[in-house]
Amino acid sequence: MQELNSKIEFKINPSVYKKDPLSSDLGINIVEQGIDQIVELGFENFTFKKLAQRINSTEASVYRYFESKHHLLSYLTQWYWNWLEYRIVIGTLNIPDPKIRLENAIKCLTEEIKEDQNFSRINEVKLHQIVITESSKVYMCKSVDENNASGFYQVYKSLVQRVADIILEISPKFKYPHMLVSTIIEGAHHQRFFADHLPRLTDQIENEDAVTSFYIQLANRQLRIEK
Amino acid sequence: MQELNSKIEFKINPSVYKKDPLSSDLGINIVEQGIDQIVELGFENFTFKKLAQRINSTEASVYRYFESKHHLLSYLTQWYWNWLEYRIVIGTLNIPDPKIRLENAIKCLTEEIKEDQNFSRINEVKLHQIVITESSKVYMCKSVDENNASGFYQVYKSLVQRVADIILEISPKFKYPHMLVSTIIEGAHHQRFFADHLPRLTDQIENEDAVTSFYIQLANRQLRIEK
DNA sequence: GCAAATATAATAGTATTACTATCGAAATCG
DNA sequence: CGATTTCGATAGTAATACTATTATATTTGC
Repeated sequence: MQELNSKIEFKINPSVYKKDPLSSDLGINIVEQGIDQIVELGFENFTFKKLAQRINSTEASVYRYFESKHHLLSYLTQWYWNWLEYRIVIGTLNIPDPKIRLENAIKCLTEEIKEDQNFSRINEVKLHQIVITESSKVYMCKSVDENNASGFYQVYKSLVQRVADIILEISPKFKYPHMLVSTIIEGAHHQRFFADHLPRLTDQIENEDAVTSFYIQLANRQLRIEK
Repeated sequence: MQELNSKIEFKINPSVYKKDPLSSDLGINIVEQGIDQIVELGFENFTFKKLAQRINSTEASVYRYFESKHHLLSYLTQWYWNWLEYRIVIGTLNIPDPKIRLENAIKCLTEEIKEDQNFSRINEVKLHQIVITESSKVYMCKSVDENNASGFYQVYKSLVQRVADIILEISPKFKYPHMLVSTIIEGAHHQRFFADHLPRLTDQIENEDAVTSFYIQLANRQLRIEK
């Protein structure tokens, strides 16, 4: 398994980067330390100058890999979506019952990330934190349409489509499969954020991962799956 | 009605502004033209300098009203939440059946805003656009906790609580009333945005307001209300 | 109706951000 | 071993996000 994992490299849309960060130590450093620093400072306060200082390099060198911090954030978000889709594929393989496949997929979409999956050099726990707080800034911006044309959101779309397909397998007549999936994905991010910062906007239940169980119940009741 | 409306002024938490913008023509201009310009440029590209130029004033004068553009956005968002709550109160008055009250509330939370309600000098259609695209930036930021302590999100919380109370009236044992409400509010924003920019992440249906009908159905099925 | 208080325009200035350009040394690749 | 790529170093620009000061209007209080 270790071996299998180490061979995996996600295809990130080349238009997010100027130079493939996985092609050099510096690039890997930019991504790795970038994640750490975005978590520490928040995306608004994060700059390439600060990152360059942290990795003992120069601003100009960082700019050789990414056009802007927005592009770096897009890169990270795409990595995350790829990773999610990969986990969903793995988690639904060889399971004949689509209801169980859906439940597993929703778990992937909503569950808290556990420490150190040793999957790659990317720290998935921190990346998940970034995605929760910052990922909507990747599309809620003036450049959406342009970025969309460049393919920035392809992985996200394919992820949504994949889960929507499971829903349609269960309920072919369900009218809103994509809405349901994107509501769950974005909703889970919001609920995790609210739990940490604005608890009155969510519900926390002891000894339960309320976010995951809420969205599983939500999907089941939408599709009238009784438990 | 005209008369009644013109008397209404929402209480905005004073810590969002340095000087009450409703206390002067300049302040009103800042808010009104600010809305227009944020819609035109997007929040990231919007600056106080540009706003000052548009209203033939100076950057320094704008700063006398708001500490930063983030504060202006918070002000606008609070205004929107107040307005939403007001509409929900009106829309649920004197209706004994909580199921109908909930449906009306969800309509307020999710429906597209119609042209020119003539409610105030604020352009609600444009404000709604801003809220859809930018409002999450008001809390998805490093200063959440500080802003929360200052009361920036009180109206949002009371709005969520108000609708959650209707839910609990219908289903007192329902475990996730706040999650359901905030999922609907945030979800509706996302779905409207996706419909405009990333349609594969949502579902659009001819001659139907898919967003509203999806979330009404969602709530009903969550609470096992049959139609 | 005038003094006092307040509001604003005008100007100036700072630190930081978000980049771009150039150059030479070092590493690597063929 | 020579060519190319990579990177660090330095420099510079335009814009952003503010703060401070002063002089002139305007309002208000008496």
